[in-house]
Amino acid sequence: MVLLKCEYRDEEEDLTSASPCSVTSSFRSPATQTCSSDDEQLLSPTSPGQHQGEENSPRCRRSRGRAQGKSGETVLKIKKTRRVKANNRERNRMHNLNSALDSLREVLPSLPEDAKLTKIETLRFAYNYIWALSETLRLGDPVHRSASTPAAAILVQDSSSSQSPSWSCSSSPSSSCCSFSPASPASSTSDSIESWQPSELHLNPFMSASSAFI
DNA sequence: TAGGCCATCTGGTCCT
DNA sequence: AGGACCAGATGGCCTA
Repeated sequence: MVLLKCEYRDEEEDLTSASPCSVTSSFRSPATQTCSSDDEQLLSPTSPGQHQGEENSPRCRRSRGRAQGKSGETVLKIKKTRRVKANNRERNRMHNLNSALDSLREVLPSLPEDAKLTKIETLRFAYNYIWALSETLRLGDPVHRSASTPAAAILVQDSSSSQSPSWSCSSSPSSSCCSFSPASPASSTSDSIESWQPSELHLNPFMSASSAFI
């Protein structure tokens, strides 16, 4: 569970603070320890590889126009204020994204508390979980209600299967093995698993991106 | 110690 | 003009 330890604060109170919020992480970016890139651009406009040929760009002209009549210190302060404000928004945006990922984790088949899925695992698992559920629905007629359901085919069937569908996963995501017990009649084992050919894409909920999505 | 994961900063681009 | 979104860079933490 990702805790949102850094709440959005307006930039005004952060102007003099190197670390704009009280994140428990000990992370300190170099940019917060020295002057920002904006500051460096202001001090040395021709930094290597960047901002070359910008003098005639509308953005640059606009900035220069805005700077007219203002001291370098004021311009610097304005730039820093905007940067801090943008950083706060970006941080908040990423926190919202993480909250959405947490919500997604909660509706996925439960895992042991100490086995939190990584971001990429969560997305891949959700993708395959949705796919498996839709396949289960699609083939939900009595003829196909058996151990040969796609969900059972793509995942290891739970040996202790009951009448109601259930999912379970091992403790380690890295070596995860999620199982699905379809709501199949105990006696309907006649359908062979060969009757359905799963796409290789869906064989493993934690399939690596290199092999599955690229 | 290397590699994976993550949070954060940053500048660019697009949109309203 | 300002905000949202994005991707690259950076450095910390954790684990095998």
